[in-house]
Amino acid sequence: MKKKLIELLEKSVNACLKKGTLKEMDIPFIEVELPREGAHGDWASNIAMVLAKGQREAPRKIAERIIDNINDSDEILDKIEVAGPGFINFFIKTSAWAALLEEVDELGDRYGESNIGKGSKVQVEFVSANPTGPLHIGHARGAVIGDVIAGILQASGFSVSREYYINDAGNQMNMLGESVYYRYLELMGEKVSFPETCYQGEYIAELARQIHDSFGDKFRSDKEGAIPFMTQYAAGSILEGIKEDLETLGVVFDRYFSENELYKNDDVAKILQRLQKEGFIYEEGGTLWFKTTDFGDEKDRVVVRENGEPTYFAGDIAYHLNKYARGFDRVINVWGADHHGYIPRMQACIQALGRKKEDLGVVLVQLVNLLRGGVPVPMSTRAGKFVTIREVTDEVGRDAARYNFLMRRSNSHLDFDLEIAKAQSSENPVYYVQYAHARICSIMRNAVEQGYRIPAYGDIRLDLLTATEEHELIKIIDTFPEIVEGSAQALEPHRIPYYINDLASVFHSFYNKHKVVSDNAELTTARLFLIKAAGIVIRNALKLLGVSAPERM
RNA sequence: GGGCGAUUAGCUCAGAUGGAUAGAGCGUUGGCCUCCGAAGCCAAAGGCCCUGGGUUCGAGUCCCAGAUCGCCCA
Repeated sequence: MKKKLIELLEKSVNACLKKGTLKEMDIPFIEVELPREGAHGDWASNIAMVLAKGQREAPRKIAERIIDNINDSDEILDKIEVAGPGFINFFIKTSAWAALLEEVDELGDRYGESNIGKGSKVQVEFVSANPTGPLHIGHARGAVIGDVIAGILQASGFSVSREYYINDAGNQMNMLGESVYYRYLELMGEKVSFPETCYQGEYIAELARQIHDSFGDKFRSDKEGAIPFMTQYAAGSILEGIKEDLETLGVVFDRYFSENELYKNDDVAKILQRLQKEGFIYEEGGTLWFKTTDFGDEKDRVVVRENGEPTYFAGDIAYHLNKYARGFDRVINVWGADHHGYIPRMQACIQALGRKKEDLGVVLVQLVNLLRGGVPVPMSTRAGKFVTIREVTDEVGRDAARYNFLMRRSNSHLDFDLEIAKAQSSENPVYYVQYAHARICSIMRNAVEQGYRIPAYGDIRLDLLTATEEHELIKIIDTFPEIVEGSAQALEPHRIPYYINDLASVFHSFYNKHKVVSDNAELTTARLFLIKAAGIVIRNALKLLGVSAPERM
């Protein structure tokens, strides 16, 4: 509906320009929005006020002229008026609203999809935690946000790939192998002083036990041979665990990309040579520097250390080159907010590779404060004491976990209270929307029992839906596709939970005011059609979030 | 010391590209099941949108300065 109104306004403004009743100027983006006050119409536009400055004329006069030139050929408008300082208020005919419901029913589970992506290839890279230990609660938020961003982009017509980058080439992997080795020695009764820099978690000892069970004391006196083996064993095993945990959360990747591959193929060395030849890399004091300052970074960055060892950043350069080489038009990285300092250098990097700044999108995810009944749950990664994804999912369930992670803007801190997340009560927002869906299903079951058929689009007296609450419900159902589009463009998944919450609220109000199933058969059919559409939208929206829409609860 | 983000109701937070009387959930107070699911609804109370300047018809939103908190970098 919004798009139709914008189109009407555009045509009218163009007509005015042609007639000369408006002066030639750049026409700004025309905005139409839902006014808070019902008296201000169903939709309103401020276009006359925006034009006023350039036209050097009173907004109300401009608005009058725009209205005079509107050609409502589809007859969707009941009334248009100029109000306040120069708003144009639209009042929509009931018949036009009802037509929107038919669209929802016709599209079914595809309602809300769009093609703003036009099939362009996007990669969303997220989680990407080193396989040195199980994922904890902080990773879970990034996992869900990345997954849902990918899903929203898919629904918006992008061709999306979900990828997990495994930083398995650095020193911390050796440290992992060493950690397991020391625990292994301990198993055989050797007294070792376990270094503080090693990984402390209980899972390390468990891995050592597994190795001891399978291989006995084979590695006891062969530290040289043991560490590479144990590194690989541990990383493989931990990664398997990570995959399982992500799956319980409903997160599945298209690809796990190993940093090691980049070194095996010499990609890192090759790209560094290329950039050096192109003048982006210079040597100073035995180390190689990337001139990221050329692209606005605050200082240049080291890519190869004095000892010849490439930095993480070097690997990241090669990795991003690799991404674009695979044909992705745009690459989106979901990072912990503590990585925000990396953004300028990565943007510099992709520009040196010949891409535009916009081809890299970064979504920062802030910390999660884990609480239990309002009290912070103590955590320390160093001591290996933390709450894992698995523990959280097992305790509160996938739906509640995902919904709670998605409810806040990703760039703001999140308090995650285990007690609230698992409470089956009104405190827990996920139940509010699921309840609305279950209620709709329940009403429809009830209607069927009383001999009604669930109506499909076509011959339904939708003109009977004239109550304010029905009006409001149709209106909010109608905005769903715009919400998804906006969410995709801004990479802001939290807009969806907010939307569903609003929709559920409008539905509940409608429910409490009006009886769906009554002895008026035509009205009952029309209302069944309305709540059916509402159910479709709740289901589609929850599906975007990876949250179930139960029929009973 | 430099940079990034935050600051909106008692609490947790929404308010994209500036618009009409600033919203939601929780909490508080008071109502609503003889009736399709009360995990719901309705009503009320609750605000210096951190402070001070600026931009303009119009600022929670944009600009500048400062305060407080969090993080990154040396």
